[in-house]
Amino acid sequence: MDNQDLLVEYFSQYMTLSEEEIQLIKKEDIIRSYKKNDFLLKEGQVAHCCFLVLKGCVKRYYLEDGQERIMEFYTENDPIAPVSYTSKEPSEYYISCVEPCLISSGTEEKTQRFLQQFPRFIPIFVKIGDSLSAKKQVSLDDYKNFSPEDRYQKLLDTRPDLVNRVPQYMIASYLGIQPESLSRIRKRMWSSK
Amino acid sequence: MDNQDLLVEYFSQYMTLSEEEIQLIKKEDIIRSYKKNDFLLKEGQVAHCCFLVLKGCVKRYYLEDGQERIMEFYTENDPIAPVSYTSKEPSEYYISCVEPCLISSGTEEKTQRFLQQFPRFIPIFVKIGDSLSAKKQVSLDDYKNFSPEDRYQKLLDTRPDLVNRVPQYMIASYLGIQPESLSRIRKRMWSSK
DNA sequence: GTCATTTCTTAACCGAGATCAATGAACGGC
DNA sequence: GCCGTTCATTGATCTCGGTTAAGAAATGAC
Repeated sequence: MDNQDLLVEYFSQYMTLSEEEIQLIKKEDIIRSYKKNDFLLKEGQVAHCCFLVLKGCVKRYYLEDGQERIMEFYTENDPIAPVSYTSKEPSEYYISCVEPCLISSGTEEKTQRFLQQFPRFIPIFVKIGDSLSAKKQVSLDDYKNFSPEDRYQKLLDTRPDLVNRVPQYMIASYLGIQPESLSRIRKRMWSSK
Repeated sequence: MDNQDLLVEYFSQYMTLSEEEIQLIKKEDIIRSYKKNDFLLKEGQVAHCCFLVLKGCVKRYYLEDGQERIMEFYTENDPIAPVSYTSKEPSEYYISCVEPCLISSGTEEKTQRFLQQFPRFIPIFVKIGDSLSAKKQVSLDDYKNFSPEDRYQKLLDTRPDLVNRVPQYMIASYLGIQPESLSRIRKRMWSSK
């Protein structure tokens, strides 16, 4: 399977594509492959792209006196619209690859041009926008009301894949605790099972 | 000073009003007075009003097995646009008065009518919208990175008025801790000063 | 004023996460 | 395969907030 097929697959989730459209998407050729630890965006930069993770895993984080504070993970078929992309302000956070990735990126102009040419795709892009706002990010209320152990259990329930592909210390950062604590939590949960 | 003057004062922050406009606002008569503990909105209701606190203090909270979890306080000149107002979904939280209040409320239709008649006020309403989105609400990042003590100190710095007019146990709820803990924190901060 | 209710403080105890330090396991480069 | 680095676990100790319970202080009704 060719990289471009992943993008075709992504669109096929939302609509049935004609052979012509498939060829069209393949021709667009807007997929790049990234190595582990490559950056999509750095602090201080203004994002000029939106992204779609086709394969791999990406983290969004910022630095607090040298320490990574992970805010979100993105995996297969997750769209990424950096705040900096809409605000045009320098980004406050980094976005980088946790694994080798295949990622499709789109500038505003390119997307506009594409949609004008092929309006049949507009509803999809609207849907993507919707799924972005109905994001899976932990809310402040959740964070206030649940203990780190609860939050880890929730993560196991809702995104079991993450725990198996992402280093534990990153999961800990995402949960807002120290790696040692996560290790103990896991031990505790295991022995009380 | 008459209640209606408060609304005139509010608009005067943003623009200079003609005598005619002042009379106009006074005539609108959309200010209600509320007693302590009166509700502006209850869980399950659909909000049909936006609010503007002219005097007093209002809290937004939800119940977690009978316990109040305060999410936000609104005081003089704070606009309140309940999520339920825009989404037209039943509200997930309560809004009620911590003190006796004077509050101006507006329905969508009334506001539209008013703005059509007096387009000079449109920029103000846009500004209010802006100030709503650039809200002072605690973010998840802040919550993750700061201890309850830090958060209390921050509150003292940014909204010293609140601490002096709102019962301590509500401040504690807002900070996400128990009243006893806040009491200890205050003691600790005092003795290390 | 008195009395009841609400609010705040204090104390004792507990448990969970932070921190520091050491060891073990897994991974990547060569 | 070997070696070094990265990552995960474990133990000891500490801090802080939660919990329970009691009492003090402030507030409000009458």
